Amino acid sequence: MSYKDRKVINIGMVSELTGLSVRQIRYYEERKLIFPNRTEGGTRKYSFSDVEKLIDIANQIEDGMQSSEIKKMQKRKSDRKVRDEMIRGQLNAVFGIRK
Amino acid sequence: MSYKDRKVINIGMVSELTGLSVRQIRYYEERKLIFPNRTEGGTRKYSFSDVEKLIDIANQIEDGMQSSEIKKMQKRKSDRKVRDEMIRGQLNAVFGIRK
DNA sequence: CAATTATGTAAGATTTTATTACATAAAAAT
DNA sequence: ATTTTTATGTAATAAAATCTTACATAATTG
Repeated sequence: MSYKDRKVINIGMVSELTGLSVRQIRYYEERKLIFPNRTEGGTRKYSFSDVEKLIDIANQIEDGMQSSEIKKMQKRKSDRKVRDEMIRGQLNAVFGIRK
Repeated sequence: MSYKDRKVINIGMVSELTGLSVRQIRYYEERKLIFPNRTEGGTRKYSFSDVEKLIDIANQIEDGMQSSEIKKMQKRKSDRKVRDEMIRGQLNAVFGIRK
């Protein structure tokens, strides 16, 4: 896993990096748009990927999109990815296509 | 600047990532081996580069090296880099060598 | 042997984060 | 047109994380 995906950033810094309030960041978690890790003590930890995702979310919100819609879009995107990967995996298994 | 160089990580996480105690991490700063940023409130912020550097330091310490020695080695390394860059810059200015 | 290096630990203050609750404007649903 | 839901702010209080300073000490160096 690359640095981009390591959950090491606190919510205050995420707020600074994204321009969102910590209230908003926690709320988007409540709506299941992001999934920070937690320390033993319960402090949230985010990755740069999370930060990027939050910036996307902020833009979509700004465009008048609702969080339930954003979630659906994320699901569609992720489903697409899974399908692609399955297909690629199958092709690879059957035909030994590289990479 | 890439994610690797963004100073966003707290000392506790750095401790976890490096296996060093927070005491050690602060001490290496005192010896001018690393240079975290600070928040307004005074909390230290480190980058993944800092984490890598600390891991190197930990190895050198383990090999019985002293912090003043480590610092000298870092300086030699950085001097080398500066020299290289100056030479490359001059070559570029004179001959227009690309990249 | 005296000085320095490297680290642990403790105390107390400050900063940062967490949870819960109440408030409310705007948008969506009925 | 109401009622409900969404999205966010703010306040209170508790807990977690960090900061600085100081004292202790073993190991190393001069």
